[in-house]
Amino acid sequence: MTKLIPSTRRSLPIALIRAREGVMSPIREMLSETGITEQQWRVLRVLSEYGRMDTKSLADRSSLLFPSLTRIIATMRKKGLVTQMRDDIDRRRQFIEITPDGKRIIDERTPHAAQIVAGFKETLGEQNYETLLDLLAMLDPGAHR
Amino acid sequence: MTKLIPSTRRSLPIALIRAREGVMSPIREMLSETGITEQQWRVLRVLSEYGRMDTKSLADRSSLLFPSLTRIIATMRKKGLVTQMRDDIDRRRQFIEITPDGKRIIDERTPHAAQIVAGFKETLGEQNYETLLDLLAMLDPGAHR
DNA sequence: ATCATTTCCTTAACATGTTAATTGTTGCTA
DNA sequence: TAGCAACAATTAACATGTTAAGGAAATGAT
Repeated sequence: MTKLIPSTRRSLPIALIRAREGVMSPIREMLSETGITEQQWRVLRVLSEYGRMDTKSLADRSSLLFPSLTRIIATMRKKGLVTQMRDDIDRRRQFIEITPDGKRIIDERTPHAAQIVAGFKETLGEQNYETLLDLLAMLDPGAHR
Repeated sequence: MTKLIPSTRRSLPIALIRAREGVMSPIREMLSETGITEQQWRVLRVLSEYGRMDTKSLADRSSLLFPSLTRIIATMRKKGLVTQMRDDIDRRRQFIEITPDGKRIIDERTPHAAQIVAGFKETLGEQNYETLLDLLAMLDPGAHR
């Protein structure tokens, strides 16, 4: 018997898009007050958590492609949220660092963000929430890094 | 005690992005042979499954925003994948229908797509796969429609 | 019938996603 | 050391995501 593609009502890619939309909607709403985008928020989060780092690590940890990151960094530099400096030894490389202004956005909005996340945890239940993260990790080819 | 935002390593939004990337990567690779995008594939899937429909239903079912859909439909019309016609009664509305050329793409690639999906089902296990879809649906505010 | 409102769709403007081509550096090696 | 492969980052080109504004047609109230 031929194996049919699942109905769009039960499609994994579409389910992932919709879940992401459901999760990001309140976060985007929160971020609109700060004037930064969801991707810029991710960059700030990573830099805040790990400190100064090279672009490659930043791209990996914030799940952004290089061309996107190039533009985002340029925007964020203009806004004074990050600084950029070349590596003196290997001048192809550069390092990105969060500024006090950038850190301030993270610090001010983290409580609200945490509250939103807590809401989803409550919606799903603690156990389901952890299960979901585990299952999602299984779909990420780079999860075991 | 202050509730801290989770590490970016255990962030739900980032996990959703990465899982989506993991799932879409082989699908995009498959689609590159057809010259259509992932979103255009979704539109064709929906039209193929449900037949001719108005733009609003199409947007809902393919999880696309109206401005995106407007552009995508224009592109797909130029490619001869869909046709567009106004509603004679309510002339604000229009209906979109898949063409034989569009249908051919779906028919030719569905076996490959099904194979990719089956791979993920196998990776997760049938039970986990269903659990994942259920959990993702819980994060979709429009899931109970 | 008229006007404000609502609905459907399109445009506009900006940011990001995606792939491919390009530039500038470093390293290797013949 | 000249030349080439490999690497880091950028740029280009096109498509989509997202929010806001605009235009055309239908609806409802007066």
